[in-house]
Formats: sequence, structure tokens, C-alpha cells
Amino acid sequence: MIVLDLRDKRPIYEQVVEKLSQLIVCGVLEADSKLPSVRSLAIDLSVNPNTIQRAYAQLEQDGYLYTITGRGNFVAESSSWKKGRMTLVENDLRQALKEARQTGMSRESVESIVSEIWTDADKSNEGEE
Amino acid sequence: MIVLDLRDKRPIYEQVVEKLSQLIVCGVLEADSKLPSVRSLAIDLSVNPNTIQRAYAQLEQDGYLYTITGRGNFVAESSSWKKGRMTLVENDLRQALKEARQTGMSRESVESIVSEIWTDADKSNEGEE
DNA sequence: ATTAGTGTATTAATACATTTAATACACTCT
DNA sequence: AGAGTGTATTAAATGTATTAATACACTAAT
Repeated sequence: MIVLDLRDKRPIYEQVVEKLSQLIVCGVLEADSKLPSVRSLAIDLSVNPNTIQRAYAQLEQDGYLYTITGRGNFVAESSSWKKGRMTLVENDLRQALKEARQTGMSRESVESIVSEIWTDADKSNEGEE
Repeated sequence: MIVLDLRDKRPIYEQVVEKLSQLIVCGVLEADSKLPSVRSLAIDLSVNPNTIQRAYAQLEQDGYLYTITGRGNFVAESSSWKKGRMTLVENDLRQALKEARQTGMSRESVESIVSEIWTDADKSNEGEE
């Protein structure tokens, strides 16, 4: 389902959170569909169950999934994460734009990149070498 | 000269790198002007000299300053960091824009934020609560 | 030459976060 | 009852950040 990058210096649970939340935001994982169990995903990724549990706890905290004890973890509806995700994303964008301007990037260059991103059909993910 | 945020979970040396590089990029620190010595800045921030040295080493690596042994550290010319900084900033911006689109932010909303940032006179730094 | 100030390097000790490991418990479904 | 689920706890191993204490080489001023 997901693949870890061992060269990534971030904690494993953080990578799992990122990958799964992206799959949910993209719509690849439908609302109310069942996610892999803590133990099965741990085995799948060759990782300790505690690590997956931590990731799932974070994902639940952020509204990306809901838990039913004894049954499993399920993808939440977009209404649960839309708001929080939007503010996070907007803050990131503002920060990036500020630094771009501060570094001397022209507004035209920025507009060009915006056009590029919004034109490009549906390039789901970047090519990570 | 700079102030540390103890609530920030990032390493101290990383905060120092961020703050100083911003001062240099903004032009607050002129090229060839002398930076505080490793020891004096360490005392100023109530931190170990090794931590400052690590920050300075990183800043030199990134082209923000140059070192003359026995004399001190000095602010580098913009040509030294402009290129690397620009690619970093552009990558951050692309990533932020991709996530914004993915989350469902409209292009108009993005354009609005771009206008806001490029209109705003010269708000050097955000308000960090 | 001596002294003070500078960058640089090394080693040890401590603190903290991440991760693994081994359990144990409560719940759900069959 | 049994298998599968989420959850909680404790201990140990690992890696990084930081402090601490030195030591060395260079530069500038006297």
C-alpha cells in the first residue's frame, strides 16, 4: 500500500502519516473504507506495531480516520479533515511565498509556476529520484 | 542580534542558521560585515560554543558567510547564496502549491494570496505568537 | 615575543526522541 | 471459544543534540 524511504531522516511514523493522509486527500482511499490493521501494516512495512499505532493515532487526531475498537480503522469523510488541512496548506503556501519574495523571485515567476501547477493535468506525485 | 524560541522543537543550531540566513537575505547584514564570534554569540544566546560553530559551518556550506581563521566570520556576497537559495525556495513553493491544489484550494484563492504578499509593503517577519 | 581574540577539532557525558520488543487487556465478529 | 482488532505499558537499544572541557593554529595589537 505504501513504501517507506529509508534515506528519509524523518521518523517512520511521520512518513506513514504523510503517505496515508495524501492517499486519503487524493481520494484514492474512499471514505468509510477499512485501513490495514495496526499489526498487518506493521508486518507489511517490516516495522514495529507501536510505530504504526502512533501514526494511526496522529491520523485520527487530524481527522483523517476514525477508529472502532475491535473492528479497525476507517477512512474519515473529507469534512473531518478539510478545514484543518486547508489552514495548514494555506500557512505553508504563505510562508513559501514570503520566502520567495524575500529571496528576490519576481511575481511573474511565481505566476508562471502557479499556471504550470494548475495546468498540469493530474500529476499526483513528484519523481523522487 | 537574534532570539531563540525555546518552544521550537528544532535543534538550536538550525534556528541560528535560519535566523542568520534570513538577516543576510533581507540585507540587514551587509556583505563583508563581521559576524559575532563563535564564543561571543554562544555567550549571548546562553548556549555552548560548539552549537554556534555547527551553525556557522552550515551557513558557510550554504554560502551565507565566509571564514578567515583567526579573524572571524563574515557575511558573503549575495552571489554566493542566490542560486542555491532560489532553487530551495522554488522547490518549497512548488510543493506548497501542489498540496494547495490537491487539497482543493481554488486558483483564485492562490492568486489572492499572491497579490496580498506582493502588495504588502515590507512585512519582514511573521508574528510568532 | 607575548597576549588576546579568533576559528577548528576532539572526546566524554548527558538528555531526549525514535524504535523495537514483549506483553497484557478489552472489544468485535464468527 | 477463538481469531482478529485497537490500546496500554514497560524496558531496552539506537541516534541526535547539546553541554563540557580541552587543545591547537592562526591573526592582530602591543
